[in-house]
Amino acid sequence: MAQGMQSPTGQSLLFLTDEQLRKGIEAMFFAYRGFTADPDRILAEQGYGRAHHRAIHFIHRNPGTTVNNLLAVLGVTKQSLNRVLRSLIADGLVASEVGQRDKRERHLTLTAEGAALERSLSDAQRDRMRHAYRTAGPDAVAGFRQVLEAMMDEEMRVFYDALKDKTDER
Amino acid sequence: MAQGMQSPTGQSLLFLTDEQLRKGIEAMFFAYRGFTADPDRILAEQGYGRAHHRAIHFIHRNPGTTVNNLLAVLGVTKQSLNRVLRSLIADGLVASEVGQRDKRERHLTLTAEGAALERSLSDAQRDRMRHAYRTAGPDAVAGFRQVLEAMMDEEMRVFYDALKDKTDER
DNA sequence: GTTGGAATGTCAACAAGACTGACGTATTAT
DNA sequence: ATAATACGTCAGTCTTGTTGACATTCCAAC
Repeated sequence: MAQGMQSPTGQSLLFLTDEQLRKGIEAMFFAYRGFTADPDRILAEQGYGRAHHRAIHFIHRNPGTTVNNLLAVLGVTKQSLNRVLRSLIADGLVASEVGQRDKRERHLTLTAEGAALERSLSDAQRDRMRHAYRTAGPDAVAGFRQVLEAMMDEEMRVFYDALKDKTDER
Repeated sequence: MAQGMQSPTGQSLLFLTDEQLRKGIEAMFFAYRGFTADPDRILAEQGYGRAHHRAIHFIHRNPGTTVNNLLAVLGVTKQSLNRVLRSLIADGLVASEVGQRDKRERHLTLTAEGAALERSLSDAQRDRMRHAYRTAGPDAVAGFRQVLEAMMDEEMRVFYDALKDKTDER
C-alpha cells in the first residue's frame, strides 16, 4: 500500500499518489456521514439538529463552561450558538447560571433531562465507533487517531488536547 | 492503548472504554473541520458552498454521470441538488447534455473552468491529507482507512467501493 | 468616584442549504 | 394507450450559519 522510507534526516518520506489521497478524502466523506447518522435520527425525533448535539456534547464534557468557551470550541458565532442554547434552556435540558466571580458570564450545565439525551446520543455514536474499532482491529485504531490528529488545524488541536488531558488527569 | 485479544472463534475482541471511544468521536469532529476548512475558504471566495464542492467532486470523479446517480451518491433531494447544479451550469462550470441512448437523462461533465476549480479544491484538500499521512506514517494510513470504511453505512460503502474499483481497473 | 472601553451575552433580520409536497414535461417501458 | 421514469421547477418550511445593534457587567485610567 503506502510505501515508507527513512530520509537521511530521519523524517519519514511517503510516496503518495493522487489516487491514494483521493481515496482517503472520499473515505472521510462517506465515513462522516455514517458517523453522524445515528445521532441525527435521534435528534430529528426531538426536533433538534446537529448543532444541539455539539452543544450538549461539550457541555457534558466540560460542565460549568461559559458561552465564550463553548464558542471557541465549536467555532461558530455567539449568535448562532445562542439560538441553540436558548431552545435547550427553554426545554429544560441545559441550565444557565450567572457567574459568581464575573456576573457577565453564564455557566452552562446539563439538567437530568439533558444528561439523559446526551446519554442516548453518545450511546448511539459509541456503538458505531466501537463496531468500527472492533472490525478494524487495535493497530488500525492507533493509526486512525494519528491521522485524524494530524489533520486538525493547530488551533483546534489545542481544544482537542485540552479535552484529552482532562480525562488523563482523573 | 487499545488492547486486543483473540477469541476462540478467531474474532478479534477489543476492550474499549467509553473514554477511548469518546476520544475517537472528538477526533472525528475536529478532524472533519480541518478536512473541509481549506476548500471552504476557496469556495467562499467564489460565492459557493460545500454543496457545490460535493457536486463538482463527484462529477469530476464520474464524468457523464446522470442527475439521478449523483442524487444517490450525495444523499440529498433532487430539489436541493438542482439548486446547486443550476448555479454551476449557469456559471459555466458544469455541462449538462441530453443522453443519447435515453433522452430523459442529463449527463453531467465539468467544463474547463469547472475542472480548474475542481483542481484548486482538490489540491488544497490533498495537501492537507498528504500532510496528515506523512505525519502519521504508512502504518497509520492503512489503519485510518480501515476504521473509516468500517464506520460507513452499508449503502454508502457501495458507492465508495464503486469509486474505488473504478481506479483499480485502470 | 466617574467614565470609557472591553468583554459577555441577547435579540432581530437575513442567507445558504437542507427538506417535503405538488406539478409539468419529455421519454421510455409495458 | 397507459404507466413508470428522469428531470426540472415552484412554493413553503426548518436548521444553522452570518451581521448588526444593544444591554449588562467589569475593569482600569483619569
